[in-house]
Amino acid sequence: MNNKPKTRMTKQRKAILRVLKNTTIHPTADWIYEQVKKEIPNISLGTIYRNLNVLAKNKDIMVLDYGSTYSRYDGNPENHYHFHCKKCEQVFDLELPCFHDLNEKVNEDTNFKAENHRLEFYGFCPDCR
Amino acid sequence: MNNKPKTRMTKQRKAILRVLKNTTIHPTADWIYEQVKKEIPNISLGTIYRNLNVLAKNKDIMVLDYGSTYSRYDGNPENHYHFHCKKCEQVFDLELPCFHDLNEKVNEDTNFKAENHRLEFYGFCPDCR
DNA sequence: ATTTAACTAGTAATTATTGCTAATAGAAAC
DNA sequence: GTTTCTATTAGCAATAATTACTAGTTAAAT
Repeated sequence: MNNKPKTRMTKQRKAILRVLKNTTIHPTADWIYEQVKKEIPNISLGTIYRNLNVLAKNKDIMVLDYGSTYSRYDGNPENHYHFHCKKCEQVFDLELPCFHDLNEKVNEDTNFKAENHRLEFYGFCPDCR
Repeated sequence: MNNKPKTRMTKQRKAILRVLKNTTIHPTADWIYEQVKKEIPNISLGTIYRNLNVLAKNKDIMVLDYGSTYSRYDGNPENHYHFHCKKCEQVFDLELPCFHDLNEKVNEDTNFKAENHRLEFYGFCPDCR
């Protein structure tokens, strides 16, 4: 038997994915909503949320739900690190290779079995430092 | 001039801090509310939130607002890493020294000025692996 | 072309958290 | 100890992000 849900690529889902893939600002659901509305004026905010959840589950995008009352979304599903500026409050992608040895260190030094990790840096961006 | 707000150690604040210092389960505001109510039955949930925010601002505790619709709180204000079990969904403290060189690596390799970082591991705990 | 279930728009509901206000109570000064 | 001052509280209303619901729609398999 095959229980995997058949996800359809609707025009709404396609538009949401395209908007998210074409920005680096790690937008909120509401920002995405405003952008997609330019193309599909009567799209509903619920549709944005539902599709972001589906896309995240399918590993097409990444949810950044760190340290805030709302989530931000990232069109790059590969693990990478972020930098949060304490002044301008923007979130930047860091051009650093992933430290895979962090997982290994945990697995060597503890009884936990680490499969992945999330690392976020806080400080000042080049413009604000 | 001295503008720092004079924080008072009220019995509510003291109780909240004690409850949080005496657990390792990284509880939610609501869990703390239920515990403190045993001692101060008419305490209000707003008081819990306000004090958790004050205590966090004073660096007496730490807020863990990662990947969830609600925040968890940690009575240990020193930077340390957490492990999220994918099965039992508990959050554990890791007995690992802090990797200070991660900040330095960012500062050497990029134009960002990293002051601190947060690192969370995901996988399976000793009981669930 | 027909069929079917995944999906949508619109709206109501939920949930964690914050805001408001009159009353209370730490703690500093007397 | 008493007074004074203002941070804090209880109780409740308000927010804001997100999810749930439902009747109608549509992608895509047959």
